[in-house]
Amino acid sequence: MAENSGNGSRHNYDQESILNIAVDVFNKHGYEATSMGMLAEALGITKSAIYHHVPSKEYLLQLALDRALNRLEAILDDPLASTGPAIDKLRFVLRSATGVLTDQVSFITLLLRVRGNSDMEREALERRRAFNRTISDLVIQAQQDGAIRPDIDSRTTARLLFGMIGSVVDWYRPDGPVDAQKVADDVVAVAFGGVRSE
Amino acid sequence: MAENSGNGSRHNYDQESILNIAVDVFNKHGYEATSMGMLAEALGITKSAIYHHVPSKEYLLQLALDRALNRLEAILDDPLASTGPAIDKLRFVLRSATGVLTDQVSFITLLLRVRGNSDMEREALERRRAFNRTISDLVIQAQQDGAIRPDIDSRTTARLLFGMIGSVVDWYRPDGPVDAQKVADDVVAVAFGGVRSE
DNA sequence: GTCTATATGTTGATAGAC
DNA sequence: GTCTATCAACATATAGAC
Repeated sequence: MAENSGNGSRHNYDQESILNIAVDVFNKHGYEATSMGMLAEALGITKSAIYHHVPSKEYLLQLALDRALNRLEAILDDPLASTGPAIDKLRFVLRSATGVLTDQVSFITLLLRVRGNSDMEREALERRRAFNRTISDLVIQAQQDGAIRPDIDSRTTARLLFGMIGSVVDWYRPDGPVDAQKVADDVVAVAFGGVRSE
Repeated sequence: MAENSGNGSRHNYDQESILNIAVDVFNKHGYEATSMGMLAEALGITKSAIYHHVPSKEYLLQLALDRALNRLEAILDDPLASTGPAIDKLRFVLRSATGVLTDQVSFITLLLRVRGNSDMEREALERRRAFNRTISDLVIQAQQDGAIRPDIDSRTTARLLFGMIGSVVDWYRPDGPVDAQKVADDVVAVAFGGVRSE
């Protein structure tokens, strides 16, 4: 009742709802290839109306990248990320990262595609690198403990793990046939044990 | 002597040399975010001069995607891609794909980032999907043979494999510290056996 | 909160001189 | 083969009415 003021307007956007649709449109065509006109069309309002809610196109990207990075960084705050053997911490972080990814596909997708075309994008890239560095360190530790295969350079191992997890955004959909829990199980299983049967 | 005609011009571009530099610039900023002005700057000539060699920006993308796809599709022409047990064919194709990737990083990188923003891009995506489908079929076969773990859906397995291999473009550099052969070895080793020590 | 109209810059591409 | 000059289209963003 408080909303819509009794008139016939079909839209009632706020920053949050615009952000969510914007991120989807950005992902569909790529951020740079998405014009404010295309975004307006997806929202069913005009370009000008968007600027009532957000100051700029880049601000939408900023909000999205912040959210994605905050979620990933929160994983490292969990005690399980810094308790016990490195291999267990690594398993926890990989599983959690996959969970964040399936829970926030759109936001993480956008983050993973950032190229560093502005200061803001470069800052996001730096935060992402810092997160990756933490995981790389766990791989190094786990390898020193003898839990990770010694025949492959730890940076290569870490990068292959990032790559496999990150690639999930290319096919996982919340409403798809594969359950998010199962995805996390599968990623950890393949990462640790490979695809061959025992 | 035949070239440069005795004048002081420092450039002698043809379509091939322009393409190679263009692909690098496209990858650095993203295709859409790269303007012909930026490309001209990287080449050290003006925008107009580029159009003497190529008819359009999109034509450069077309050339690049064609080359990437031709190289990948050529893998499937090798007898080893269709001889013997599915698991052996799969190993061969994964290793070869990694080889093509390291041999043609720039071109494959561009291919993997295409979003389908034009008819041309959508055709490239379709060829890429056809290639992936062939590999997925090998995974299905190998799983039926009992060589691939039965607890994970074969499509998921295939996708995780694509993801891991494709992610190599994000860090492999021809002049980097890791040898291309070693990369292919590592990818196959991790894909088949995982990152844990035996 | 959304609209129409518009300001201002940048884009991909062309014309024509040298 | 490269240049200067220029175009039409489209970009992001703003002003002000309702």
